[in-house]
Amino acid sequence: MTISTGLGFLELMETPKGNYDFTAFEGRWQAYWKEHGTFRALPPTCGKPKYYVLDMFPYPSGAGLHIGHPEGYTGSDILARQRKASGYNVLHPMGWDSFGLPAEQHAIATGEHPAVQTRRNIDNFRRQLQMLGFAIDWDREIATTDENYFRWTQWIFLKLFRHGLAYVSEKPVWFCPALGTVLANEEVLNTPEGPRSDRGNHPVERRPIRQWVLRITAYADKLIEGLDALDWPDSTKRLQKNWIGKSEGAEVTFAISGHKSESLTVFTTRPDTLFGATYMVIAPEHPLVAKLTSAEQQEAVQEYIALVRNKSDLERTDLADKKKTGVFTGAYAINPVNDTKLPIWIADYVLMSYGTGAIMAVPAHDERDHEFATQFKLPIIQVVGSKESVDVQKAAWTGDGPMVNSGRFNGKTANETKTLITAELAAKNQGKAAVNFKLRDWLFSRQRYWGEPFPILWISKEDLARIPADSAVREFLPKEAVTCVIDGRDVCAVPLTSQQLPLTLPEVKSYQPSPTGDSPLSREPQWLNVWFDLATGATVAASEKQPGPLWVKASRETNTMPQWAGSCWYYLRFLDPKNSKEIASKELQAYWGCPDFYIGGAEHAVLHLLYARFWHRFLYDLGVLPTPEPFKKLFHQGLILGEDGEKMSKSRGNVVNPDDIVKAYGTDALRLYLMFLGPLEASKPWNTNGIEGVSRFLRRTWRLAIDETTGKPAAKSSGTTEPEELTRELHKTIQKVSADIETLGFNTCISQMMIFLNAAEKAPTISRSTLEDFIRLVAPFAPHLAEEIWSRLGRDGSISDAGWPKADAAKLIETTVEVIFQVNGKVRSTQKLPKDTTKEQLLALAKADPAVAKFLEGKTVLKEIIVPGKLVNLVVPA
RNA sequence: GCUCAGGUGGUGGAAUGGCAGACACGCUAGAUUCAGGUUCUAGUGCCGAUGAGGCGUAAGGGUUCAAGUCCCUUCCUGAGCACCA
Repeated sequence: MTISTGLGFLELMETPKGNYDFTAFEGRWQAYWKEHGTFRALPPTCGKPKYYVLDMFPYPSGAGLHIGHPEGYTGSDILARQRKASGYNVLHPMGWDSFGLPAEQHAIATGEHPAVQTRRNIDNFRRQLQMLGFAIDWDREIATTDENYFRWTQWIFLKLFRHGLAYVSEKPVWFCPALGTVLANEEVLNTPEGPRSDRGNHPVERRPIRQWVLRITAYADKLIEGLDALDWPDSTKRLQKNWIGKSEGAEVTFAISGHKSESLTVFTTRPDTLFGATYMVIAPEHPLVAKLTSAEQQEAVQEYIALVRNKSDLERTDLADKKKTGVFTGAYAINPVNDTKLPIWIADYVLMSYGTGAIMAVPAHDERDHEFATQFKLPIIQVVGSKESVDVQKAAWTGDGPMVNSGRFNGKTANETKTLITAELAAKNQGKAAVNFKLRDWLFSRQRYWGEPFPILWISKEDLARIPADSAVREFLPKEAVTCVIDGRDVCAVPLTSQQLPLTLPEVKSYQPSPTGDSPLSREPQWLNVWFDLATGATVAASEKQPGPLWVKASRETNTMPQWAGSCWYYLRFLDPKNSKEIASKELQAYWGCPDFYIGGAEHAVLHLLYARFWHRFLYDLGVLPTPEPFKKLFHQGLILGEDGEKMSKSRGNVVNPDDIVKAYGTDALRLYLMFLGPLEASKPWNTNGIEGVSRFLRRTWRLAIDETTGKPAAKSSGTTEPEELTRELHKTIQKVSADIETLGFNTCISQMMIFLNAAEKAPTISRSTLEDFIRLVAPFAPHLAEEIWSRLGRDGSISDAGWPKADAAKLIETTVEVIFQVNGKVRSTQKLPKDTTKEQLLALAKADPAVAKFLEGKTVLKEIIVPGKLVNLVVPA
């Protein structure tokens, strides 16, 4: 299909073809929209209410658009077009999440600069999206790889750095040898084969590597609280909530028998069960392991720890093997509520990474502890009672009940006891109320080339102390220095200033990451080593002469940011994509705010959607943004599966290419078919046969409006009269389509339009106004067809500005209704009756109906249910 | 294992507790056409005979005048989490 820019618009209008020939006009209307800026968002001064519809922007892969892209984009496009027709100033932008691994891997393979390939892919994506006729404001196109974009990504990072939310850690992190980089917790999947990368499904392992980490845990509470007000799918909210994993309970400190100077602190959500604690468990990595282990247990403990360390990932996550393992340390803790001696065990079912890495075990009321206690024959003491009889020796009782075997707390509820015990412990300084989260800090650096470089340099501690009080470097300098050890030297992080942003990527000789886990940037000494001006933050190459006394030796951070960085805030940039002074002007922020509707896949539920909320909330707290949450309303489109019902993939050979469908059936048919396939949120298989149905609908709509022999408006639909029922059907259709667009029920919108079309074809005449209303309803779904018909009906301008029809309540009223007559709930007859037939009349009519009377013969009517306008149900003995 | 979402014709799917299967695809028959495609008409859940009627929304039970829809139990599918104390 061609975009016919060479032919003049009017020239084609003079020689119209009569039949529905999408190849003749789809490209032409796309060119028209581009030329007239039809879908350009207007400035706030336009006086219209705003509507901001956003799609999750794509990663421009070399493979081009996948059929799943047009699915979600068509959904948002229908919404955007309907809002525009309804008089809104619509912002429907598009951009590119263009940093990322595939471009870098391509660069490694071919030596071509990732930017070159990225540009080519973007051009291809843009071409494909334009071919699909989306109502996008292309003037606002952005790419996360643009310098003018990522300078603000770097700016936000520096803000986080300034406020102590970015730090460096050397703790073990997930490293993926195949990808040559570390991954965030959110990017690692637990599979039966062990932990894998969510990209590419490669094995990952724990390695201690120096990393930048963002303190997302500081926002754990805010990120949970913020969810309540959001109009998001419940499942996604739940996912985030579970991922953050807040639990409330208490920290309890146990003295250790024979170790005066040591104590063991545990986190528990059940301080009420403290009397039921019969042993303690610490994680194999717990720092007290060595100190607590008695001489007799030394060998056994060392053996166990070695065993755990050598356990493969496969064994550790083995689903079938749930057997608990562990070893006794030989030490005892003292229960602070009753001074009982509790043996301290080591077991790998306790994780060092959660809570304090130690637990008090209450086997009577915790399933895991019960399993362990049974295995190692440890005592089980019930402290929570129950109404029904339970045997805690057989299974843990996790329900509620009055306390038993708990001394002074007996008979009290578990909840009361929680509070009382916590208070008692606090008074003795042996405990306090505490909250724990599953959420870990966000691992934010990657050992890659194709990402945003960190605007950070490393200098010595002594040089850091020399930064003048009025130095520009203090713009982003945190109160507490971020330090680490690089190549055996203690160094401190200093930020660039906003004047020096963006910090761009240097050209490199090789894109290959080093096997030691260093980024390709670490091999570019010219870029890496510089003189840094403590007064201004300026840099010059280290090969130059030292420019002045305040210029110190510095080396750049060589990691880059993860792909999530750029996608964390792109929705803000669309408001003001060319602004060089700030992310977006206050005025535009006040007008546009955040997206009114956000559509994208559910696979980002705890990645992009959590990260973006964190950054947004942080910027809100700083006063940079006016709202606390970025996405008020979120919708996930479902997957389009292959014709075989399996996920589309090259290896399965079941991939459907949007280009092919457009060529064969046209853009409108593809759009309509994707929407007609089923509910937008459902995963559903593609079926190329099914496209015939919607293609037929388009051709029939065309023939309803246009005479195929002349190409002029059809005589049948050019008058002013039509049957009353058709008018009613039109208004029903307006009502149904308008309502279902609100819930994105596009499949039922299309069904209703088909119903109308069926009725219109049967009607002897259709008024021009009814036809025009119908075409306006069709327009958001099949915009090219609608524009073409609209112009052939002699209307000027784009139909997208032609208004949205309103359902007339008066025209919807039906004078007669079909009433069903039931006997014992079974339909025996129906009658067309005036809408206002009274209950008494309905009852009499029902009883008189021969089909009903047959079933009443010789029986007494026990009950009469009469719903006026709907049904009569007569109940007789069976 | 836990949590959630589902299970409706040959297929995709419709159904504020009120005629289950709308709307399509496919199929069958007929018309149009030299033919293919297109287009049009009729039919299409199952049993029964083409009738009366009966049965039917994973299975079983319950609530109700009335259940695909609400409640309970079980089975199956999909998604997420996975020793989170």
